[in-house]
Amino acid sequence: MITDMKDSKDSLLDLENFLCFAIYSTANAVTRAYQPRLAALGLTYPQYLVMVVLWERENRTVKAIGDKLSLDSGTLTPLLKRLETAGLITRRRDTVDERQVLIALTEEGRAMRERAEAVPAAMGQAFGCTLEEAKGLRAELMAMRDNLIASIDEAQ
Amino acid sequence: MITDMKDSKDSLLDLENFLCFAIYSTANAVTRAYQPRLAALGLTYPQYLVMVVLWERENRTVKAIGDKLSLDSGTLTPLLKRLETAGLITRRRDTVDERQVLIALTEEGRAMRERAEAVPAAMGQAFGCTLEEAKGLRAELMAMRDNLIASIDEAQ
DNA sequence: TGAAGTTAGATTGCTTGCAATTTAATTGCA
DNA sequence: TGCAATTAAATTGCAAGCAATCTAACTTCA
Repeated sequence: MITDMKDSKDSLLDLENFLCFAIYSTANAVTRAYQPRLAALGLTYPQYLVMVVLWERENRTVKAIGDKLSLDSGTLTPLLKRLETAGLITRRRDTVDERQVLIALTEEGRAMRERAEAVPAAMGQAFGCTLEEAKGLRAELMAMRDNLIASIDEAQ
Repeated sequence: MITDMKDSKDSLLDLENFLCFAIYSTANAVTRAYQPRLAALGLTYPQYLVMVVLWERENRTVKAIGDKLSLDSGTLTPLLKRLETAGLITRRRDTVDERQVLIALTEEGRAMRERAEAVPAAMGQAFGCTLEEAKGLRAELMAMRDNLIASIDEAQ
């Protein structure tokens, strides 16, 4: 059958076969899709994730936020400064261990939580999958993420 | 049972439940994991994707590359200029339709393909899943990506 | 104790990614 | 034909991401 010819295109360098591209491109699409709703709160997507982490538990160090989100200080420091400028968080040196900087929410930052709860609810259907599918996919991706990070760490 | 308590943490704003975060964070991990092998070729991850598209078919317009990768000229123009500076591609105005810019491979760019074939092979096991799982996940993600893009387009 | 090693965060420099705008070329249609 | 709408790239400005490096503070342990 002619349709079997497709398999001959099964090259190692075929974008159509790239799991990495599917992840990359879906991530870009996620950011673009969230943008309008987050812009209404004055947040970017990564800023939103930082706020979610802080709504879970306040008074975290930069390091603790970075561990949660797999981001380093090179990314977080300027992002946190922008959230501070926006009046959503405060940054202060830990008096006990002065290497650390503690991030806390302002009243305004705390108050934003309620409005933010509407975001995942509203985005849910944009993904176009059931809650069960989402859960399964989430678990598979997180396992893969951990594998990738482990492979980076192995290589020192 | 105590373990059932976990369900009470099933908040809408719990990072652990975020499919979007799993996608975001896995994409970051993918880029970091590919980095050492691509650096050996002198490429970044997005540059590698552009090269893959060109190895499939040469002489594409910037628009065609952007359609394949879901990237716009704001991202691609400077990236392509860097690939040109690196001696891997050429950029020339289409004489028939002078709005378009045609991207072709140089001999050097064409020659890189062979070395690049080793990359997906080497990365395969870093993902830590079978080829079957990868295929399934890829398909699910691409479907989700298309849904997200459609939801963006719907909103104009 | 005190020197070496480690850790937290900030900084620098570079490359995405994208919204918004601009320029130039082409198309469509009155 | 000829003017309005559309299209392709480029440009501008900003916010990530991250490698590499730096500084200051803490730990370790000889």
